[in-house]
Amino acid sequence: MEAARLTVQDLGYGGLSFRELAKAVGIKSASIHYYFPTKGALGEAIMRRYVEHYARYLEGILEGGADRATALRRYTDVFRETLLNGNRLCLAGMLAAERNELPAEVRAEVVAWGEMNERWIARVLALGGAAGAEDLRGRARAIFAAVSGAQMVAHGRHEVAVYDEVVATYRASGLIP
Amino acid sequence: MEAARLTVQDLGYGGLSFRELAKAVGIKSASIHYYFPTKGALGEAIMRRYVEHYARYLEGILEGGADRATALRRYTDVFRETLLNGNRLCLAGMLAAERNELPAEVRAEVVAWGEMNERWIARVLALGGAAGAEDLRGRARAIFAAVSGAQMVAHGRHEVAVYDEVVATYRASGLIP
DNA sequence: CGTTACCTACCGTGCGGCAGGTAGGTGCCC
DNA sequence: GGGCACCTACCTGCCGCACGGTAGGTAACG
Repeated sequence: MEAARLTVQDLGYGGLSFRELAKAVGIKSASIHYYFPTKGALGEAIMRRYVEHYARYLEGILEGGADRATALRRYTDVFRETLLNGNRLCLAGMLAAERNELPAEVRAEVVAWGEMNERWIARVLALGGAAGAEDLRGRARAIFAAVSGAQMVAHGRHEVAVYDEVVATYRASGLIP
Repeated sequence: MEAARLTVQDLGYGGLSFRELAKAVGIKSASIHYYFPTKGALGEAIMRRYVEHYARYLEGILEGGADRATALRRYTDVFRETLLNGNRLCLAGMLAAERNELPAEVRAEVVAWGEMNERWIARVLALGGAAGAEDLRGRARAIFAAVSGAQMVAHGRHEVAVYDEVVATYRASGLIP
């Protein structure tokens, strides 16, 4: 699962093959079909695992009692780390681009990723205190989209510095508190 | 070229094949190799054409005497139209995601797209008047990344409304003037 | 006669997926 | 406790297909 995830983040869903994955983990491709009958099932499992992993990780940040600014800093650092790790894109970001050639079950998980992120960011924004009845969910969605875009642009240039610069500008402009 | 561009925006560089493209335009795949010896050469040509087309289009907006807000509105509308046209992604956005499996010549064109966009946005921001010595280029890059991200997130969900909402939030937060 | 713009026919590679085999373990009945 | 059924976790070997790319041919045109 770990090898498959890294491959998809590197080469996309289309770049993931049973044969190459089998080679990477030292078995034969037919053995992977034993656990995941189709590529769609494999993709769904990879994506679900990813969403659950980060749901736990983000939950941990809040349980650790981080304040709003700190939590959001840790959030943007997650995307930064992914870039540092072999110029990889967020798994869901990669799959979002490939959406039109994805099996339906994988698409659904991509949407679930976005919703999980938005829910979490909205909760973090609410930590800000007496800001009143703003549209937290809409703001959360905008932050999610902006950070995803920053990662993609930096990925396209293969320069983490671009990501850092763009995210800093988001903060300076007030988009990210 | 037009058919190839639409295919890449729909299915990505990996989803573009000589055979399918030939079928779409009513010739044989070997005839495409006559004009573009390799897939990399074809990809480069598609991308270059795309950058030049939009460079002219954006130039036209400024020559038409649009003010800052209007020009940026037209800019975000371009990305919106692409989504409306078969839930397609900006050509360069799609290729940016696939970067790690792209031939070098295509990568270079993706970078050129980003730079062209940033230059244009920076010029538009300068129209704002007496804002002083802000870092226009950095701000332009952030706007470019944010709009690209909005398009990708909306693409992943197949809902233009998501794009509209996110871009509106960018404006409300002050990221986009 | 040379060039242009195509064509047919093929090559090797890699893909997702399937059929069927097998070594080793587990559990249960006589 | 010996035999047998069954399961798990792999395997070999193949299928049909699509891919990028090449060799060489041809009809029309200047």
